[in-house]
Amino acid sequence: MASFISTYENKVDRKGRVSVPAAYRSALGNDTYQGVIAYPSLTDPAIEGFGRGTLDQLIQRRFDQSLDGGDFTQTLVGKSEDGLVETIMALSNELPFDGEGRIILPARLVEHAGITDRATFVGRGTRFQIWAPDACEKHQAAEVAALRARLNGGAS
Amino acid sequence: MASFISTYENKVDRKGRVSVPAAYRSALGNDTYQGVIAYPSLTDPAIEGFGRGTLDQLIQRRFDQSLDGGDFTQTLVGKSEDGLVETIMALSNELPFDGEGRIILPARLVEHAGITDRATFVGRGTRFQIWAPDACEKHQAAEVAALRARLNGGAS
DNA sequence: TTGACTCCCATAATAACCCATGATATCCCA
DNA sequence: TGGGATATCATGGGTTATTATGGGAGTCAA
Repeated sequence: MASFISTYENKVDRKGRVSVPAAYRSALGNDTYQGVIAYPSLTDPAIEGFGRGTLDQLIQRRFDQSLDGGDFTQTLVGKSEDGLVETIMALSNELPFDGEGRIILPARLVEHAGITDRATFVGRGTRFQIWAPDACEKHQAAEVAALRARLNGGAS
Repeated sequence: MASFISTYENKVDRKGRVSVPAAYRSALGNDTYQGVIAYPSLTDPAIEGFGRGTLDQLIQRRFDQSLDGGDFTQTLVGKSEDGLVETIMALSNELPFDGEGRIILPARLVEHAGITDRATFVGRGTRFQIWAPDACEKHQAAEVAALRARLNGGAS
């Protein structure tokens, strides 16, 4: 199972290319296809990304229908919804690596995330996100503050 | 399961490397991956650390959704919370050992803990912490004093 | 041609790898 | 039980490999 952790901020050059962090690339190493799958997050101003292998699992699970797809839905947006998988398929892009491990972010995704000349890769375990750096920092700070408050106030 | 005990103070060299105590390394010996996972503590000015195996279990558990992740949340912060895992993923770093069992502490973690040229490793059972030596001493003294007060005032 | 994209090469910074050293701690054998 | 021989450990530094990044040349289609 590919696992994405840590946070990296990389530059988007004038051709629209961004280096995918080496750690993420090696996490994808098992997949035959060299590249990533990306679609606009339904809950955040960010791009969601994962490996081809995960997508295949998702499609297969959906096709089977014999098992409840709840855990995969969970993997994608953290919520369980109907019709979600089809929508994701429609919104998804296949982004191949160039020789140096870079991808080109499609205009639609860039706009959705508000990315200009820098992009922040955020590991989420089984998948990762790509944010505009300033938006990412704010969001992460809020997340941490919420957790900290709960940890301090919760159980005492 | 790896178990970390005792306290060690090691030097941070000019390249930012620190030796992970040999006792901790052998505690991690079971894991195929030679290195540690680290993230900034949400409650202390310190770095939290544990083995790759623990992280994989965490990711797998979350992906499965089959069991309540309470005990793993417990592993990470000592309390149970939701939404915690994804945030931890973003904050975590994979720190591989060099040939001599050292790791490089990322700037973000060093700053959070206020570490300069020395680092104190503190065993916490299933995980460990890395502190700036002076901050660690104060914190530990306070911890001991609080416990002592509670034990004296409470039962006797 | 023009524009968008792929492939290839260059480079500076960084991290990984390799070997060396002094200080402890451990072992072994009389 | 002593005490020298031997491992292990923390630490330092030099060399090589990898990474992120930049740009040019070739390709394909409109």
